[in-house]
Amino acid sequence: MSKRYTITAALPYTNGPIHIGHMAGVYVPADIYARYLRLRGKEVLFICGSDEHGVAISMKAKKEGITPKQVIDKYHNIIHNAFNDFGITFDYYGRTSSEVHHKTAQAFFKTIHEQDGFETQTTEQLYDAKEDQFLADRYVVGTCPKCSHDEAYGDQCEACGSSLNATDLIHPKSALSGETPSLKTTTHWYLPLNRYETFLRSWILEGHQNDWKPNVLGQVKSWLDDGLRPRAVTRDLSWGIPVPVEGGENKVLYVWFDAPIGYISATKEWAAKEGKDWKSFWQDEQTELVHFIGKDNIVFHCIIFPAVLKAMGNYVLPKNVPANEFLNLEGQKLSTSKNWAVWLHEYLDDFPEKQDVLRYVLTANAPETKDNDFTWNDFQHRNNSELVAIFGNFVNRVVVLMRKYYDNVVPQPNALTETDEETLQTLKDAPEKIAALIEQYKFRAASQEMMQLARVGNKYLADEEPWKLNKTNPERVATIMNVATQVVAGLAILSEPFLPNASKKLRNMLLLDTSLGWESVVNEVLVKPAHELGEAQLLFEKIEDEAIAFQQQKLAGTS
RNA sequence: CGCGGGAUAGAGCAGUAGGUAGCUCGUCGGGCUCAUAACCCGAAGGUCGCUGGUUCGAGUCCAGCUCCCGCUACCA
Repeated sequence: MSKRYTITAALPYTNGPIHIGHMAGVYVPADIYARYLRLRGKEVLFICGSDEHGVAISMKAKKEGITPKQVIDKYHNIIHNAFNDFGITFDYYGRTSSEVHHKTAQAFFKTIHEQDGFETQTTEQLYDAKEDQFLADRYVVGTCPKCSHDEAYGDQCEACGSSLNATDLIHPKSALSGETPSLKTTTHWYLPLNRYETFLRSWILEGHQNDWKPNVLGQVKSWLDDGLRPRAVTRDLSWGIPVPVEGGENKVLYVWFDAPIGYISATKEWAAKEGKDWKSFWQDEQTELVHFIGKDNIVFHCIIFPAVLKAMGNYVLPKNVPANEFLNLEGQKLSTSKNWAVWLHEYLDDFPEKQDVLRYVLTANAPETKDNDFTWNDFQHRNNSELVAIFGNFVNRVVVLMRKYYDNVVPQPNALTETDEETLQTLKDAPEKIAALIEQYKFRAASQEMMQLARVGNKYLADEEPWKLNKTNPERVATIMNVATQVVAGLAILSEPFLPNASKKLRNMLLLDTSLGWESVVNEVLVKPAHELGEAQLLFEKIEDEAIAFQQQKLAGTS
């Protein structure tokens, strides 16, 4: 394994709160990975932050009659608090409006500029004189030249499906003001991605053909086969990071140029605070960089940002970019504008202390290979039939029997039967199995492997029936309960990445030594004879139909 | 139009180098009673998106097609 890990989770865009789709695709898997690595004693830096530039934010500000700064402050706080309350363990959560980030992004731009890493192009673009703004393709509406549909967008006609250039539209109108836009020339800096084709092809398609996910490789291949073209990295806008070179007046960096650099800026801010060296996390070959993103972000993290890092020269490239697909909600696409979503901050209000449940459901049903569907019924079932009935119940059975038979003092085991040996072996095999899956970013399977251990525990109890033997064979019962307690202790440790709150509760219940980590499950007797257990409590509770019906009605009311 | 991912029991997913389909949940039947009516065992349930082809044999390879999602639109 590597010396240290830099883990990034896609920067949330601060024009709205975070919903379960974001959590399932990016933040929950990234947090599982980070927690797992920490549990194994690795040096981990888990970075995220708010992405606060771009047209959408200035548009939203204009629409609501407030400043862009007010927009980003509002959502930055909502998002950041929700992540904290949910238990996502970022080491640092930055924001791209910070001074450090502005300077870092500008330094990137200048460095590449000075080594002639950009090209400039002057083009004519549609300009809205009333709003004093150049118009992105999507903000131009007009008549389609192919099918005469009169509400075609500047980039595509949704009636006939043809892709268009904004300048092709007949009778174009600005979606902002309704005015007829004029053509105006403007000059921009372009990152010549075509210069990086060979490098990207060999690095990704050859170097990572066996360890990157098919959806990521496929997307990258598609881009490369199509041929990369220079891509503008500046925009004519006022909200953003000023272009720091001559001719850059009234222009800002393209938000996708600066956003990924935000990972680095955040690292710098964290390092300054902690007295660490940020460079070791970005420029040391011994560092493994992993980007957690959603599928819409593949091109930025696999093509553009690596090209930027390559241009800078001394940065490490990502070891992997485990992009997930999307999560639907009750059969429909999540939509911020239609309010068709489960918002993280609202979930936390409606289901206090139930972070683990959502984490578990989103992991067990994660959209790892294709889009998946989240339904409230499934949420209830996963909680009631898996977390409560299998995991929580197994733990409860053991602690209740331990109290009843041994007054919470772990008994000395006697001779082990074959079944006992097998059960203990299953426990010792579990860390390696789960680890292998996590390291392949198969979190769904990993979480099920963890649950499997609880199933084995339940079966062990059912087969051995200590409640029957207690009167006739107390020596045997001592052994059974000792073994069962080891399994519970193993679960306390192995569940930590998936169910951190339950794991913590369990460790307290068992009064487990805090030094016990992932490897201890393999190498040590987790709970020694004569060890006294702490106070028992339930790990999970059932979710009643009313709570589910309430959520379903909440959604129905918005559609 | 083109490209990428996906399409396997009611639901969610596995199916490695081709050899008469597996797992979890749900359903039905049985067992147990320590446990949050939870747990354990068994059974039913699939023309593996469609149509052709290669092969002794294809979910697994090839061709064509259909549907869903996405693709330098600032929605992971």
